[in-house]
Amino acid sequence: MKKYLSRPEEFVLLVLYQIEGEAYGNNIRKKLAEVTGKYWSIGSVYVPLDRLENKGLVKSFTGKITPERGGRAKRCYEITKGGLERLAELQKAHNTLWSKMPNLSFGEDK
Amino acid sequence: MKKYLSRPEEFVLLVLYQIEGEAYGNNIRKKLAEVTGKYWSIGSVYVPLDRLENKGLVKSFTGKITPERGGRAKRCYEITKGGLERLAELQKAHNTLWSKMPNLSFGEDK
DNA sequence: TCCATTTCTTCTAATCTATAGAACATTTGA
DNA sequence: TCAAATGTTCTATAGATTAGAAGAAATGGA
Repeated sequence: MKKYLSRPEEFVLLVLYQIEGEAYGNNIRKKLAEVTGKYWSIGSVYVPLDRLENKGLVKSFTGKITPERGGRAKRCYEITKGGLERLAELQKAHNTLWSKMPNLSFGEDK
Repeated sequence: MKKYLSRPEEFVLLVLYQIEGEAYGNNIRKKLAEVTGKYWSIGSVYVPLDRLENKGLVKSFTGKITPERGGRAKRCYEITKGGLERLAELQKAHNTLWSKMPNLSFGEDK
């Protein structure tokens, strides 16, 4: 039995919460890269998204067509109540565990 | 390539940081249960610990024998510099992502 | 019209991780 | 000497991570 959201699930949900307007694959991917400073492959965005959807923690709908060059219809996502509940659960554990930690980032410019 | 510590790795490291005195299997397990309010099997403590040790993020040593009933020698763990660095990396991403979140725990007494 | 280009999603597969608990080891007290 | 207590190691199954190839759909220029 799974205890908590996995790391990618957590990050995807949090980013979903923060994106203004429609949140879809590439969008989410860019935000993840921006926020973490790391490379996120396409798969490492969609696979957790799919799993979250199967578990009912996000839901998706087809986005409006934008007047851009080409491109297939966007699949947009939003967090469900269930998703928020799982995040809340994590938040609680985080508060307990992280609030006691000092700032660890001493000269992390490697 | 792995981006961040997994959830169990994170929690084990944080708990390791917080335990006063010697931190060993059962100890860590109890603290995890206390902090999360969930059941942690023995394996779900030792498996991440082993992996963390293989990666050099914790190190272990044999604990002193205590005057208790019976029992095999304790294997005690502590975080290494590398472990703190990985935690610092997580802390940074967390701050970015979680600091914007409101408190989500509305009536979570289910 | 047709096709190259762009934008986006789906699928897949290898590797790694989570989780539970059985098995094993060591010490002590009756 | 052995049952009980206290710990750790081992192992196996299910599930997750990650990258990227393949597929799909829309657009605009020749």
